Amino acid sequence: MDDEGLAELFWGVSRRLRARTRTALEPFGVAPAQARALGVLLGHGPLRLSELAERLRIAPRSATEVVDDLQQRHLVVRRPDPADRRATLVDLTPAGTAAGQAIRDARRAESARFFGALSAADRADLGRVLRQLRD
Amino acid sequence: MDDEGLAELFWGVSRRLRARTRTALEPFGVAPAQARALGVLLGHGPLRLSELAERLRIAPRSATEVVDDLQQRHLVVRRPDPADRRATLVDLTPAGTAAGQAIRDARRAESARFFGALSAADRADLGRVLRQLRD
DNA sequence: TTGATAAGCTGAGGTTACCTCAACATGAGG
DNA sequence: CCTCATGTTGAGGTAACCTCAGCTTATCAA
Repeated sequence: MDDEGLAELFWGVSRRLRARTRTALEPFGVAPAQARALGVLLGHGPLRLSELAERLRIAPRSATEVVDDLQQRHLVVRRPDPADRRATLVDLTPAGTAAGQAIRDARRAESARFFGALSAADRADLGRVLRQLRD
Repeated sequence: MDDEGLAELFWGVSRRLRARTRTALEPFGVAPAQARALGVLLGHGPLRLSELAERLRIAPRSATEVVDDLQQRHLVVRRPDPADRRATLVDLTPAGTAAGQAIRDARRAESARFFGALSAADRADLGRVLRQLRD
């Protein structure tokens, strides 16, 4: 019966981490979904809208909106996919690349601060256990 | 630099746990917010709407909606607080109590299944580390 | 080479779970 | 008993998703 306690504990930590992440991203003026999209594009280069949607685990129609927003902020551009003119490729602008990197760095710093409260051994334990739960 | 890995790992596990919880609650036909409200009422007895809102960490106006919904399903009743007739007390009906208990049990079972994949030692490690992160 | 069928994107409109603000009823203190 | 505070709710808004239908472009079979 301690197991429900684990779930609750987990959600408690989750709330804290989410709050931290939110405030870490606030200065960049992009919504969380947009930040994730920038991260994906940073990691994989230009992507079709549908592929981007898949990686973000959202419907293609929703990716359209995320990209609309990023495009309005001049962080990405749309261009037709030369390989299939039905598709549009989404690519980072220089500003988008810079923003993506800054966001990634901020996220890392925030994560380091958060988990840095633990001892190295505790971090190792946490990683080991979480990996088991993920698979 | 492994710390960002920890955050990502954490979110991955979080996704899995959330999905599990969702399907565990599905048979009861109540939204997550409503299930939480039932849990709070089960734990604390009749509550003013504003207190319920506080415990759910939502705005009082939003609690009104949650309660509206639960009332429509005959799981709670509203009655005026005898101590202050501006306030309304929200209380579980017998059906609401039963639903709340069933949901609590389902949640426990799901949590046990989820964390039961770990060894007892790993569960202990996880609990210890999560407690540190929560505080 | 020409339909028929499929794939990719987006407009229209819906849903969920929140929010703020202002109005209304009741209570409490001077 | 008047004023100010408190508890709830109506009206209306927002963010981040969704589905469905329609358009354009591709692919394939005959």
